[in-house]
Amino acid sequence: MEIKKVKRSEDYSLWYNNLVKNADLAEHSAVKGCMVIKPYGYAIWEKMQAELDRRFKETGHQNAYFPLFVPKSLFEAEEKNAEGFAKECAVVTHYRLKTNPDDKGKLMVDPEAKLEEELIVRPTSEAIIWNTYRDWIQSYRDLPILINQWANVVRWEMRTRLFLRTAEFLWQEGHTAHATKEEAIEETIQMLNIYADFAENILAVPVVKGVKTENERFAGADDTYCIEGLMQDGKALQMGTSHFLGQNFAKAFNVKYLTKENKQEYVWATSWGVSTRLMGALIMCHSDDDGLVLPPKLAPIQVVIIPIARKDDEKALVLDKVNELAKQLKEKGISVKVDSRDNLTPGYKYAEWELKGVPVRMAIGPRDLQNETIEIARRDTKEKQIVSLHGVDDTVNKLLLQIQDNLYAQALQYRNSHTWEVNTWDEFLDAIENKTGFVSAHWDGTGETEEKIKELTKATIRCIPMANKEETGTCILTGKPSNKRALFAKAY
RNA sequence: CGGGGUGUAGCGUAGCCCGGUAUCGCGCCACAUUUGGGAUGUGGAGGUCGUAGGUUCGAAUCCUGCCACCCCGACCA
Repeated sequence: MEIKKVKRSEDYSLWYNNLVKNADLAEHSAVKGCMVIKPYGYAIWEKMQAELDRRFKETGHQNAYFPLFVPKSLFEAEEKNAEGFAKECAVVTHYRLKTNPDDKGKLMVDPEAKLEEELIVRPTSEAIIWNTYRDWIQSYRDLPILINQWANVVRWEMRTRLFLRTAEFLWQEGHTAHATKEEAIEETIQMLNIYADFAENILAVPVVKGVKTENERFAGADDTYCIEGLMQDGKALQMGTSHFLGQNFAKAFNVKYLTKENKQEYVWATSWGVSTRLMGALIMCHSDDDGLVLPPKLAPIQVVIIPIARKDDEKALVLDKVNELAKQLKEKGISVKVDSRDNLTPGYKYAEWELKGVPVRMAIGPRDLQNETIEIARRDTKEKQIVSLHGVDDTVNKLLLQIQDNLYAQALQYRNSHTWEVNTWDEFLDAIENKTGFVSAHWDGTGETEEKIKELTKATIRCIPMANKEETGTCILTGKPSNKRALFAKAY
């Protein structure tokens, strides 16, 4: 594999695209804006799914599946939601093709087969799900409903990028129904916390939890909470959202329940989701000029072992040892790959596994057999050490944990050193334009000011961090009073 | 969707201006020698030149439509 190496410092987007392709994560398909997720990339997504799914189930959620298509009349029921997504919907209008009489061998849409009602390919599933929930909910005893679905959705984006923004993407969407506002808000926050925990402990990406401004809020929500990560190039990435939907969908779809007091009340709702965009976060947070760097908890292959030998008799001995070692590691629950391809040199293999982000590489040759040692290299720091073969499984286990922690620590360190608290417009401009990263600043709370700042600097309010305390200040742009700082950044 | 650019073997490319059936490197296959940081030699396979039309005796090359991708905007998870 001859790789045209582009450094992050030279062209970050090109570096990103090359990495996605070269590390075998995904590629463009014949369909505009849609990607093929390749087995190695999909394996990482599956690990993410497993971690999230476990957390969802631990908090009482169940998986279900709702249709890909939403009849237009249902889609438009919740006005704000419909309006928000209208511009990026794929629409099915016909259900049949036929042979083109003017051009045999070609197909055409059969004009006779026009659907009476258009079907919208879901950009999100609130509509179809709330239409269904109406039939599922009669009494307070039917609540809460705690459902998640793993699905694909389509948003007809003008400009796409592998994993970060594709016309079709994979995600999970949770949709819950509750008897009270308090319970729904509690659910919204709970899921936000689950996302944050997942991001930090599994992806090793530190995130800021916060609330979106009205401008950035999910269409149809009363409040949108989010986790925001900071990428290596100083741009922010929204990594997950959790919405408190109030009674908007319940009212739009007439979903009521009978209280203990025998009163009809509208149901309270939440929805929350993360997508394959997290793959982009993973890449842009940890990887380097040599390729992907995977946190051990998500690496499909945690350890690769490379046997080194010249002669046939040496090969046999080394391979025996390698297989024994692999077995030993697997017993500890470590996923191991033995790279015994004999047409490639060790150097080539090192480079290839580095490109693919395998956290730990072990090399063993005749010299090690004699000394009862093995070479261990870690992907994150590139450090190599020769260690004893005795107890090497424990050594590796510890190393994997260390790498996981180190990746988080590095990312946190980067974020902390790229988060700027500013109090004047000039400081703000300097931070956004030159220093890059998160900028914490006072803002007068109006959509107009937010919009103006976006026009002037391309920076948006990523969120109002939940950790921010009330403090008196003045808006960096208008000078009007403000009681809380917002977090600004240029974003993906 | 607007502006700019690109599309030639799995990948990266030359050829296009000035029309004559495609160049080179990597990879791939076979054999041999190799293997502790991207091996070497010899032989070989692989191409509807993005796609559909047009001009021409003849098109990768000229013209038109379409498709996809990249960069910059607007939109967005």
